[in-house]
Amino acid sequence: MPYEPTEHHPAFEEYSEAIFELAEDGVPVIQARISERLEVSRPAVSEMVRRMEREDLVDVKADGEITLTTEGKALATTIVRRHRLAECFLTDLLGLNWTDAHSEAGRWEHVISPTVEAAMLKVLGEPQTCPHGNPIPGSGYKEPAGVVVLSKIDPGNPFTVVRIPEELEWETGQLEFLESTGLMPGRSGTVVSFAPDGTATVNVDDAPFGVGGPTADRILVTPGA
Amino acid sequence: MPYEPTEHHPAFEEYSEAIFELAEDGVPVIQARISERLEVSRPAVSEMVRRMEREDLVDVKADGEITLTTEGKALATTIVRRHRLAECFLTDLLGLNWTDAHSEAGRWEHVISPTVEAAMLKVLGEPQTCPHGNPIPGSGYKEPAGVVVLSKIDPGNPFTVVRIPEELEWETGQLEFLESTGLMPGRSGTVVSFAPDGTATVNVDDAPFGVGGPTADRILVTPGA
DNA sequence: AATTATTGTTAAGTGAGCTTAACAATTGAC
DNA sequence: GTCAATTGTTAAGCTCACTTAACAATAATT
Repeated sequence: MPYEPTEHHPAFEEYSEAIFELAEDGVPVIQARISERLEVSRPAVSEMVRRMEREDLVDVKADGEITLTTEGKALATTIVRRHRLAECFLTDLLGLNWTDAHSEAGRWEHVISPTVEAAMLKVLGEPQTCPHGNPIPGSGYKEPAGVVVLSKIDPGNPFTVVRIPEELEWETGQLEFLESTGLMPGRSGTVVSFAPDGTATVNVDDAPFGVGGPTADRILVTPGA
Repeated sequence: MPYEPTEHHPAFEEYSEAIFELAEDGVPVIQARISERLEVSRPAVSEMVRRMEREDLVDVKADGEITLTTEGKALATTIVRRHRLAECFLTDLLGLNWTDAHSEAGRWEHVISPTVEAAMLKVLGEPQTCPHGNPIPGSGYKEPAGVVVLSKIDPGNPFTVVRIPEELEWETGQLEFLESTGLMPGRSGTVVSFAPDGTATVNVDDAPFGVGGPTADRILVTPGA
């Protein structure tokens, strides 16, 4: 088969996606963060940002903050949408676990066409979030009221998981851990206690386990079961 | 997401696949044919063949004939299998037409993992051929007895389509044409006549239409309805 | 046999995206 | 206020896969 590249360079897709997700996670969008998330050198990012600026995909503010242009945002949301849609597809229809689905979707996002995207949406019944609770751009998802990070729940109180931010999906072993403990969107649990270093002890499915401080600071939940 | 390349360079995958399919179609496997099928220059093929030889994916005979080594064949059948499986998936489960499925699968073949492959196989009920009738390597497909090319059917006689070889999928507009006329695996028709230049007139679904000589020389059928 | 077509190769060069090394500018900690 | 860390950039260089131009060798045609 002839090699059919996507409309945009795959690298542009990857960088746009990273920029979008960093912003979504509340991380300051500067070159150093992109370098870390994509695991490429800072000079590589420097060059790519310059190229993306030239191609009108991003703007760079005086303080170094990087923002997506309208065109860049369009590209980013397309890739993010395909990624999250693929995750739904892979878990719900093909029965993959979170970890496999996540890494698989990282490749699928670059080969899914509008036609397939539409077909997937239909087959899946128009999902509004990925399996980890992150919104599918364009789905009309509205975040429920009262969302807070897990570490803000008072000991003894119940919570319901809303969302595992993209940033965490990134950490090796994190998705396996969360899936194995049942700390997944829609599931409920109780906060047992907090250690001085911020580590939380929570109870899900009658099984207590510890959740590291930084992780508890990122997982989004609503109070109540 | 970090860019995760497949085990082998995508180019090696593409070349191995091309070599496999040329052989499958009975086309002599020489550099010039690969160059045509992949639409790349002959020097590019020359270089890639040298590299693949160095990596023990192919052997080049004295007369220039290129054959896949055990390792090369393993890679090729993997890609071909994923391609054809993806085609099944895209047509049967996502409702794509032949043309879209074919071009889509040309990209999917490079991103499908063993896990997804297994899941697809299961969901699809272990198909043995792609929608165009080409065998899925490893599926245990056995070609039915008495297969001949369409042009060997005597005028007035019925036939049943078995297979549209990969070579034809390649020609622009061919898949659209075949799908629109219903000349698809499993469907039956009758040969009406042959023109002096080899063009066949066939009748499928009570609609007669012409099929070019070279095409009729490649479509595989069994005699009878 | 002479001409033409087909095929493979060499050489030189391109672009994308990456690397390391080195350096300047900024920011933060104490 | 100084020292250290963080950040961005420049420069040089790499690999992969491709291109065109030019040429030699083989195969087909007339």
